Amino acid sequence: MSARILLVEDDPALGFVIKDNLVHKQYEVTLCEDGEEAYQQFLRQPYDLCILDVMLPKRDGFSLAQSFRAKNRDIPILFVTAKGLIEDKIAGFESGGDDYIVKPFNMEELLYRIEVFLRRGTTTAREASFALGAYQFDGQRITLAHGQEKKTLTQKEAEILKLLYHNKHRVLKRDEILKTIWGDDDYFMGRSLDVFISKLRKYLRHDPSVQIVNYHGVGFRLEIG
Amino acid sequence: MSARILLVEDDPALGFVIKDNLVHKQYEVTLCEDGEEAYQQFLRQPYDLCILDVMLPKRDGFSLAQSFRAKNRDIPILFVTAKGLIEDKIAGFESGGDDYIVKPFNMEELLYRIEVFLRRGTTTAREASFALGAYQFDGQRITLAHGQEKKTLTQKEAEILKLLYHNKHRVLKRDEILKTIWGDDDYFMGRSLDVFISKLRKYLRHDPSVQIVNYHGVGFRLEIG
DNA sequence: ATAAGTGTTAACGACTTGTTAAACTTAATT
DNA sequence: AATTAAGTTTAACAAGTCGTTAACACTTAT
Repeated sequence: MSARILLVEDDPALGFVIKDNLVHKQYEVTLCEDGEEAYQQFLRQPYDLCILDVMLPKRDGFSLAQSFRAKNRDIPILFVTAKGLIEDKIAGFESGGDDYIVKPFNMEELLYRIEVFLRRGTTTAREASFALGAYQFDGQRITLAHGQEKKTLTQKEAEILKLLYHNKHRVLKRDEILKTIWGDDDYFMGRSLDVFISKLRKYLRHDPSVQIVNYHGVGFRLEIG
Repeated sequence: MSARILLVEDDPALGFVIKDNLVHKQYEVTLCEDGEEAYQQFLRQPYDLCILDVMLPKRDGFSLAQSFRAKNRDIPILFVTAKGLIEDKIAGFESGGDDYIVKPFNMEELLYRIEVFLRRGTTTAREASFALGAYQFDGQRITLAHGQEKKTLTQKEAEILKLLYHNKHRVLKRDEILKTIWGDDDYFMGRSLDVFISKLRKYLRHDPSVQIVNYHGVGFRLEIG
């Protein structure tokens, strides 16, 4: 399956060239010329990779990236920047998965980076989906679907559900969950966790074969079937 | 400090992909393609985690794991297994700290498990699973199963049962048990212990070959067969 | 026979968890 | 800049669970 790429570049000539090259490589490319348009696009359908020019009309690349991250923490972002821009700033911004490339770059280099990115990417975002009884969890859209009904989860709800799913064969201790999702463990985080468990149970109510079971004084376990 | 991982996978393509992903996550990875080579590696330097394909040339994953365990009781082992292999066999083998993942798995799932594994660290006591006559105790789920019936134990019941099991070759003195489980020893804790012993006996009633025997004035011993 | 040790059950109370709603934070929109 | 909206944390109260204690019966040792 070919990867979907969201390309945001305000210089029409450059944008066209990049898109042309990517399409030639069998990628599905959506080209946007300003930040606003890009954000709307991003919401419309899931992408596997975003290529953002840093200098953009309406919304700059960083602000845009921040919004993307809020919706999908794992989306890989490749910044394109003019030589002048201090690399420090970019380096400071990149959060793990990101990378940047300095203009003028040659197309081969860009294509190489994309490949590296996506090889990693196919194994993360797109395939982070799984079936949960009658439900289908989509890790890219972070949605939980049951028949026609589709609920978009929040980032934290999704993280907790994923954690439970990936440890469905055992009891996850409360402090393990807290350390993993919150990074720390105190009374209120524990209560917060209970609130999220309550919410997830509500979402999963339609299929009784899926249960988040509490082990008193220990933690929780997701039981399917 | 980054964790050292010993990866044993005979399929070169899969091995490469896994290694690539792990390296990208800053882990130090050694990839071996057969059991013999893996064992040599294991002796050469200490590892924080082992990922073993179950089906391997020269030495299978279980045999290998056994050797690893002989050298290092606490090394966490993650088994990778084809879908066909009966999960029972693996579940039976896994001793507390271990885990398994079924092929084909997605990389995110693997990475999740590794993270949780390493975070848990070596400090957490290994919560073993073991057979008790006709019963099977599962330390990951805190359950005691007898045929189809499965009873979920409380934390304290499980702790006491584990303690008895691990000392089944000798009589555990009352004050040993109290010091270990309650951290202290007074009259009421002693009575509480008696209540728990009573409960455990009730749970173990279905197999007369399993007995918690009292040694008057001394303590208890779990006798099997 | 008497005292101490153990077996068992049930009730109480402390603590954990479930749930809803309000308060607070942060980002998006006007 | 101000308002709205979304998401998360805190608060409050209800419900549930488990360990301790008490009570009484029975066993063992002296």
